[in-house]
Amino acid sequence: MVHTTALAEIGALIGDAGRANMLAALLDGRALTAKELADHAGVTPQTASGHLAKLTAGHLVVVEKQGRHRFHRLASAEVARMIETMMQMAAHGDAARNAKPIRVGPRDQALRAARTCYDHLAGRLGVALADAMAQRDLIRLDADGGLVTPEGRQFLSTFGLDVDAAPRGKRVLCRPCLDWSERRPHLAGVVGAQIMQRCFNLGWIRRLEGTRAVAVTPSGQEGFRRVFDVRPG
Amino acid sequence: MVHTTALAEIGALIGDAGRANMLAALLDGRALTAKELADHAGVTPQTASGHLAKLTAGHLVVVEKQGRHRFHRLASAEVARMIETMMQMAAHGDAARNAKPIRVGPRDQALRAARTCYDHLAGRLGVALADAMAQRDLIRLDADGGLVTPEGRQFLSTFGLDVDAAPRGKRVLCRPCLDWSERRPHLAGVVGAQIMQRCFNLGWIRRLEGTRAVAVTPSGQEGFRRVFDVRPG
DNA sequence: GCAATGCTTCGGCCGGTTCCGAAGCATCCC
DNA sequence: GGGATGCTTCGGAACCGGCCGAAGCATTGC
Repeated sequence: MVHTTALAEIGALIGDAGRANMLAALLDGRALTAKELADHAGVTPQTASGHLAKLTAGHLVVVEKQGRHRFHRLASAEVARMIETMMQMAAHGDAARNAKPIRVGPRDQALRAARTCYDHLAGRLGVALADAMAQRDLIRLDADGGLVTPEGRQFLSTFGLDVDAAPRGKRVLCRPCLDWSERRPHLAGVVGAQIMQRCFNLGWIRRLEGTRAVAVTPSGQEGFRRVFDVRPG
Repeated sequence: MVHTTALAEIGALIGDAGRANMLAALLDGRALTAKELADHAGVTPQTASGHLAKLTAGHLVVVEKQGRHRFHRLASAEVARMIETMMQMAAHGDAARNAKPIRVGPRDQALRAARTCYDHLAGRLGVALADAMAQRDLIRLDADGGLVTPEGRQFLSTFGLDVDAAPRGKRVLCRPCLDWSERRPHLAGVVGAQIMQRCFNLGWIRRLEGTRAVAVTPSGQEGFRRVFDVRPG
């Protein structure tokens, strides 16, 4: 039974607090340096170096040298999805474990409002967008499958996106991604990625330094309301 | 940051060879006793007891007492999916790690041919069924989303299944589940579960003692060919 | 060349986890 | 009741894995 030991290896890789923090930090798709990841994990660079070597050997992370820096990123979207899946499990487990509401800090508040999830939008904003689009039958999302309706293609086209023209590779066009803070699905897949990119380009949202949280700009407030009938915040 | 530590906890839970073996053994949805799981993990009962206590505390496993036995099963289909996802990662990692083909034993051969995956069929048989149904446009599967076409409902109806009448709860009707041996999707969700159940009822397949592998009976050979145009084996 | 920066490797310490033998409950069977 | 059987708890031994200080390599900048 060669496979089961492999399962334990993957688990052990993620089952360390330091490495888990690093992976979570990489979840938005950016590439970070070893030092940055060391800070995220709360360990010294030499410890982080060891962790990153293991993550790389386990093919969860890939490195890219650039001068004297080494940028680390998740090896694939599949890895990101696996980690998101595990975080959902963790959230469910928490919910069952302690019935009392989870204490949240101000930093969590921003994350809960709107954040990136690898390459698409999550948090209340992401869920609201998915809800609004489903409401108008632009997309249909089931617990873990999704599609874009003809009306949806039309809509996205006027929004400036051509879902069929985009390079897809092996990626799925449209799929739900369960939100660990909202516990409801938001929009992922090629469409989810395109929408987020477009929102950045339009200046509707911008990244908050040092976190995966994003802020909605004034023009975003107006745009989300006008185009998606969504009132962020 | 309460969530990231939770991620590490889940990982650590799976990151022990003994516990990983237990979880893999439970992957077909059956409930097993502590002793059986101890054998699977290759440890003594008292060690297994400790592991199972942790898995239960982590809400990956639930127990059910029945006389002097305690039956353990995966806590939910979500847990099963998470573990399958991780095994896929492990398989991909393996593939990249050593280019040489993986050595397989005779036991693996049976598993690769046809096996249960929690509550649906996997292995070459599962993939072949999914392929055949997609070919005739009875279902449509994308990398991680799926649906049953009207023709599919008709087809399943003549096969003795009413997908809409079945109790669904929050489960998705139809979704792909990437096969770790074939590296191609097979059919999961309510439809996948119904089809497997029907095949058992028709006597087309039967469980092989002590494994998740299933054997195709002679009538199954005939049935799969006639109904699905699939030639197992 | 020299110093500074980013990262890795080495070595030893330390804490947590796993493991099993022995003993203790609980349940079933006769 | 008495004796299996199934499982858990307790205790201590062994082991692994993370962690950091010190030192070493690579790259950049002056």
